Amino acid sequence: MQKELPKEPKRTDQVTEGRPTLKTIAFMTGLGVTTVSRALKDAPDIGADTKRRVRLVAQQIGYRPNRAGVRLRTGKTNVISLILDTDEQLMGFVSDIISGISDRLSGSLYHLIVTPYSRTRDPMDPVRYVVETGSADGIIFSRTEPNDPRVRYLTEHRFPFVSHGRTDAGIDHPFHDFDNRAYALLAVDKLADLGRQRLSLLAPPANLSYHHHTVQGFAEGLAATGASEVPFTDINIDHSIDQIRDRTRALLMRPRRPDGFVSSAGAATLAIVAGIEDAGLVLGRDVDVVSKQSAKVLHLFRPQLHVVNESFRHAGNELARTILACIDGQTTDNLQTLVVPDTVVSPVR
Amino acid sequence: MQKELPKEPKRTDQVTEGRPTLKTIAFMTGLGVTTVSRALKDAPDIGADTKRRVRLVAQQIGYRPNRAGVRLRTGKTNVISLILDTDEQLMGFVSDIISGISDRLSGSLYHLIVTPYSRTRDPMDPVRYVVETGSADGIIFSRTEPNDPRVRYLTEHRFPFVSHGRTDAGIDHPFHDFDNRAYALLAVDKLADLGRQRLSLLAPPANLSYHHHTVQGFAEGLAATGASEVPFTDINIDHSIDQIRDRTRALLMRPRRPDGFVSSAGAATLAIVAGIEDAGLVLGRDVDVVSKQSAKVLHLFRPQLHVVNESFRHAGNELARTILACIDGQTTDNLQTLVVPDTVVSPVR
DNA sequence: GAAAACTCCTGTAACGTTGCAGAACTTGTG
DNA sequence: CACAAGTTCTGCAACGTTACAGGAGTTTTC
Repeated sequence: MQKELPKEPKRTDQVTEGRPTLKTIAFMTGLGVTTVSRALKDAPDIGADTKRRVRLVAQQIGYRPNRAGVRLRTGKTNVISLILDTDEQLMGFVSDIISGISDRLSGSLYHLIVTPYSRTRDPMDPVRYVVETGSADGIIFSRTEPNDPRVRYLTEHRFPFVSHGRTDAGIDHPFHDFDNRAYALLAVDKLADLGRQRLSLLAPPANLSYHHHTVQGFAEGLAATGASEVPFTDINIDHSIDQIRDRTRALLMRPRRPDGFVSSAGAATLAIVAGIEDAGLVLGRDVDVVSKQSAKVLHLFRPQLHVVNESFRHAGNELARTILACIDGQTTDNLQTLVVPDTVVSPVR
Repeated sequence: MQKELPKEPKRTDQVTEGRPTLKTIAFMTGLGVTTVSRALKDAPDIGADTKRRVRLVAQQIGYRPNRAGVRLRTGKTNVISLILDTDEQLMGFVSDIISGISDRLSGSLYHLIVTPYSRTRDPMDPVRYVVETGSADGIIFSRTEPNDPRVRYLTEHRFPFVSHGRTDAGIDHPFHDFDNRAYALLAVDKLADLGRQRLSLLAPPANLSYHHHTVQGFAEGLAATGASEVPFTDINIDHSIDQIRDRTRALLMRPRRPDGFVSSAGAATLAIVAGIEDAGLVLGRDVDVVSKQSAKVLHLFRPQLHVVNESFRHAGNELARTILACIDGQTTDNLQTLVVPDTVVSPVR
């Protein structure tokens, strides 16, 4: 029986064409592939001269590690997944947060991948998908709930993540948040300063954490100033502009109408103001409105508006910084940040 | 000399734990890995029964192909790169386009990855990066120029792409666009109907394709209606709100002031209106404005505004559909789509 | 002068997938 | 019955990377 000799392997010494790999550098320097790999990651057992040579060649030929190779071998994806509610209708939010994240990620080796979900489906779906398929090294998500199942799931699976918004279920985890309690407090104070006594709050949807913070700050403000609340219930900033507008008008036609509004979103404020004017009232005379905004446009809309600015670009920046630190294994650093607003921008008189 | 026998390979029969791979299915079905692979892609040389068995098992254990494995082997990334200008300040644009793309991509195996660039740097950078590193199967980009270097580069490299916007350099390529010539024409017609005779155009930046379309439509409108132009130069919708506002006011203080504006962006319109009011004029009485908008909010801002709606969500949808068809190798299908506006939404009297 | 320690480098195998060349077996053909 | 043709399945190798377990040479130590 003839010993079957391994057939001559096709000499694929196309080491010089196509995209450069470690093999290319190994060939050019006369070193082994392993040596090149280790030289490029500055391993301690590689000589200084060798490292210099390798790095020089690598730079000259524009070597870039093949992500698929690294990912297959190590499991590291160099990807951050931003989990987005694509029903999102409010202007600016997504744009800004993505810009903010991109800013921070550019220069790093990380890519940003957008993992969408529909509010009508299970918010856990995209999270499970990313974890199960290992398609990212870290996750960023918004619309955080007080007892958010995503936080529990990701914590249990020890998967790096940052939530945009805090939770309230005894789990310590990285987050970035805007202090909506402070916002509502500021807003009520401002309205009280203006002599407003009967205030309504257009809050975020009740399931989200920042709904509760906002409501709490609002209540504290009322207690501190002696103003009273005219409940504005069954409606929130996720409702359509038309719905908010109609509900606002209806509220203002009632006997004890509010004379001040606190609004948690810029787009919703457009609707509130429309409702006010529908009711035949005048903004700044009959009613005052304090609103949060992310895009600085409300002063153009009605100069009488009082606004507090919330920068989603900054939020994106912080979220990205945090997730990178988190992936990096840092636990002591400031993985929990809170932006506390301190200024209401009022019309110039 | 003792023949060095290959040391007993560690029996890594952890075929049953961790994420399932082809090997897992092969083990469970008793088939070879290759057979399983081919069965799952419905290759013709696999028996029908085998295919059924393999698919059943695959589904039961929730097999999902390892993207890194596929990518390393085939070069296929299953990724679409959306190249984004992160200086973008106009509200809604990015959000909507991403939602539109996501809609179309969900259900497919494609991921959406956001590749940012800064307007101040070379727009070719991200394009070259994606092509050179093969980090996506297709590219979507905006802010298309008449002789766009990205179109040339990608065409030369035969890399699948769709531009949001047309070009004018004799290269036939996939695109999706909004007919801004038709928009400007409609807008001028509307203003002429309202009796406006001296019109100004706030156009897109001069380097972009749709600047030229807009200007052309505007000119055609003037010719058709006999209205005249009051040039509004050295300013475009990319300028800041404050700049546009100031320039609008200045324009309106001049002897032959315009009595009608055509605006190519919703955010810019806020500024134009502010400028009009700064000049002591009244919208709808002294001046009329027709504006494009993507978010339906301008009617709340000033009910007197005339608007034409442009859906970026729809654009995202079309762009995604087109890039998928393009990657799929389709050349005859409608890879070039144009949305032609036909309605100006005017205030109810 | 030999062993030990240190420095610097390298080959092998494996991650999960698929193209390829062919094997094993059945069926058809003369 | 031999041989061709068809059907169905399979090993092997490779994509680019890195962990691991050495190996070769030099220097230190006693």
